[in-house]
Amino acid sequence: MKTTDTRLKILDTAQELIQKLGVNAMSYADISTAVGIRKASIHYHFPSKEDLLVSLLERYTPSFFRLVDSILESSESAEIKLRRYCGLFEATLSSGEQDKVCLCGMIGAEVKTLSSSLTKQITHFFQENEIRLTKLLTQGKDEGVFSFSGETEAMAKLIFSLLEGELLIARVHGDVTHFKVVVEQLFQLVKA
Amino acid sequence: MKTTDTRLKILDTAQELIQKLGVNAMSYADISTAVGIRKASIHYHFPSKEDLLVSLLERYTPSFFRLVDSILESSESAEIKLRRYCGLFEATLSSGEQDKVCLCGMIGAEVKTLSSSLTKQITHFFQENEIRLTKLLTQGKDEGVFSFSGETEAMAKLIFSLLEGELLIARVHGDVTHFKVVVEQLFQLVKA
DNA sequence: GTCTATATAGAGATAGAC
DNA sequence: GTCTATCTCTATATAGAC
Repeated sequence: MKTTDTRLKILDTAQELIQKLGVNAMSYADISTAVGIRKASIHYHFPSKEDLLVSLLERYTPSFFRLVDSILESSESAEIKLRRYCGLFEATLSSGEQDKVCLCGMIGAEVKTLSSSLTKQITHFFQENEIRLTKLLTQGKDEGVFSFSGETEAMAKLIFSLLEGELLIARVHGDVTHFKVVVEQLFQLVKA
Repeated sequence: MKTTDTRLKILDTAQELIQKLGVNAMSYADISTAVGIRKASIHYHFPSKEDLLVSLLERYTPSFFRLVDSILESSESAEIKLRRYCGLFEATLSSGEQDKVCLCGMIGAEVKTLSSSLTKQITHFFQENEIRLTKLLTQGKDEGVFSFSGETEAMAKLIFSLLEGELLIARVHGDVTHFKVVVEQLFQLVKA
């Protein structure tokens, strides 16, 4: 098997395990079993767990923003764009076997057990989401489809925190509907 | 030292460690060092980690709702009450040495590594918060100080998810202001 | 109720053969 | 690039003395 294939499988498996269980509950042994490779081989690709986490975020962040930007650059209304943006989060809950949260949300919860360079990567992910949400809300206001009081930047922060929070909460409830209800309520608040 | 004193110290220490680091990063060794007692002595009080977590939630939930209910039962306006409710969450970020999140939010993130009885306790905490927020919002609407479209129950869910999400996010940013900005934006959205 | 001592399992990580 | 073997450390947990 080619290196890149194994490397990819390791990254995919690690990401799924972290999104489900958390950083500190995920182990090289878990990955080893799932990928069908020995622990030592994982260390060949990612000498330390920190290396693995860094690589995970280095592909997750741009990959997530490729999806977000393709939504933003589409020719749809701001409302549809916001719906699709929220859908990216909902998908981690309900796609496939489900029960996952945002990778950065989970790592964010355990941030105090990690290095400062990882903290920077998570911070960056959060900030970039706020920037894009601000852009989206501004477009909606300009179009006349969104209307709300307060600063647009503050509203962007509020929406992002609500999405990250809902992933955690809806998953505990084992109820994707809980997530959908909150997203619908969000639209009640922003719709002109 | 009396049993109850040691037991209390263990619970207090475990709670602080979990709110900072998470369930799976907290160990009996950590508690042992902080309390000044041997690991085996902790097992006398809490045979298993599961026992410790259950006891933690058994005192956290009623203790939190005593605070919430004293706010709800006060004679203040719904707006002040909601501010004080949000303040309970903000306090975990900025009181004392700070950098903690909601105990149930943290355990909720790691819920897939825990027993179903713990999941039930977390679910209960979430639901009871939604119930109280619904009551608070209803009072505000009746008073004429709150006004928003959509269902009151959905709004309560939205507010709770935003608060749990903000605890995580503001802590990663190392910035309590981020939390405050979102809470102010929330008031922009609900104020009549 | 707290201690020492220990059991058992799992973690992350490395050396060196193939 | 993957393996076996092993190291070191830490985890949860128990037995039994004091």
